[in-house]
Amino acid sequence: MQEQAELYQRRAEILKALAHPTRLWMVDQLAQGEVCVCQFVEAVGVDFSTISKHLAVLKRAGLVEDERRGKQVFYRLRVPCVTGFFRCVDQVLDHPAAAGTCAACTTAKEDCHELA
Amino acid sequence: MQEQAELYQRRAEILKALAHPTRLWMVDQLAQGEVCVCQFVEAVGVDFSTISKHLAVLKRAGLVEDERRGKQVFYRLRVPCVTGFFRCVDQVLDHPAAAGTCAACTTAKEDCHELA
DNA sequence: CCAATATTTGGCGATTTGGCCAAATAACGC
DNA sequence: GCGTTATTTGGCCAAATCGCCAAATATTGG
Repeated sequence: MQEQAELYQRRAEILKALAHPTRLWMVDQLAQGEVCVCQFVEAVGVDFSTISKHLAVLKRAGLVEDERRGKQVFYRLRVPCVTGFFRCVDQVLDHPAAAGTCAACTTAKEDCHELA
Repeated sequence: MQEQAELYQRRAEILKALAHPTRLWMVDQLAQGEVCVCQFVEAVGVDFSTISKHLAVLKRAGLVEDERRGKQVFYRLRVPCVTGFFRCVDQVLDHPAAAGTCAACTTAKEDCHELA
């Protein structure tokens, strides 16, 4: 894993940016088109400075880009595919806790061996 | 957003579980089939107790399930679609920092209005 | 039962995150 | 320039996260 550590580090950085209820909700809103910061502020029950910081996190991760137009700043998604995350995440939520034994698997008799 | 807060909370929980380099790497390994804890331990340069806790996080999020066979415990993905996350995440990484103005957008002249 | 292997759990310090407040910055209209 | 609106930034504190160590638990084989 060591030689790929940086890659997974950067990937994790992106997921970390998404891993917050408010930010996730904002990304969902942005999936339908750009949104002004002030619109977010009105819809969410947190301080506007908090919203701004959340958007900064998304921007820093490369998920969104911003553009100032007049007094307002608009944000939009940089990569549309993030929308697809919801589908899979919800699948995890819906998936029943399937217990059960792997049919093709036998009990290990030897000691642990390395991962390829 | 308030009425959907719980949904986004649970979704974020799942993404948070993925949002760590080591855990992300482990999920990637699990995409190719079940893996024993001891195999992870040998491949990653952290304490085995740390590995165990990372796996517990993934399990708690519903992403993986475990099964003990003899002395060893094997983990496997519960939902295959998480593999698709990598494709999109990497797209975010590769996407150039496209600056530029939204063509169809004009400067706002009114004050901020609410989000639908 | 005892020793060895495999894994989980509890606890501890160090770092990061999240949210609020206050202050700074930006753009606009008068 | 001044006041207003919109947004970002810095500081602060509470809470969560990460990784190590030590100890507990589980399983197997003498």
